[in-house]
Amino acid sequence: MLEGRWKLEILFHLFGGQVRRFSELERAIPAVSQKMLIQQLRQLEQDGIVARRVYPEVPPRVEYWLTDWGQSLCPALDALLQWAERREGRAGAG
Amino acid sequence: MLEGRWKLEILFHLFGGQVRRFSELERAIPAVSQKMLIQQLRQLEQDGIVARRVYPEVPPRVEYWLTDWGQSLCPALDALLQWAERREGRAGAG
DNA sequence: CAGAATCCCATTGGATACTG
DNA sequence: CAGTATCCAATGGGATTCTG
Repeated sequence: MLEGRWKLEILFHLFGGQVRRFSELERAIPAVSQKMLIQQLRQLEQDGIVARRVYPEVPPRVEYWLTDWGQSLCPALDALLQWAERREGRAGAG
Repeated sequence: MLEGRWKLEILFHLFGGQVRRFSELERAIPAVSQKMLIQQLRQLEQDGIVARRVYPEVPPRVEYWLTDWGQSLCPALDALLQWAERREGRAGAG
């Protein structure tokens, strides 16, 4: 469910209740293509992890944020992050 | 680093200091093919997460277990697992 | 038993162009 | 701005065969 090259990175930008527009996420993750950003957002939305709201404006404006359930992922991913960071001290050891 | 369809499942079978032979892992994860099991084990080994020992016997015998660093992943993955389990109570809600 | 080697298909993901 | 559509390359992964 969390597989996909960009999902974790997207989630990190939404933790803490942050609300982000599509273009903000695009800038925040320069390496991702439009297609992939959309695709991964759609999947996260379908899995009930992120929420999406479209404003009927011109120019269009769409916002993304984490659902409560999505927010509840934070501690687990944070633990993963800390584990990954502890790798720095032993990079190349493997 | 943990991507790959079988890595997490492999890790779960090695947590707690369990030592497993190749064939034991194969039986423990019936859906995995030989090729993938080898490949994912090799990657985990290269990343310093699992260790491998070959016994110079006939028939051959190879054992796998988690390195200390690999073991340190347990709390983080456990947190993820608990998050995933809490999904059961809301299946289909998304 | 524990792999290596090969073939093949499905999915992922990137680049580009187009749209309301 | 926030997508959609299309084409293309790379990767992931399964089935099968072979080996010491």
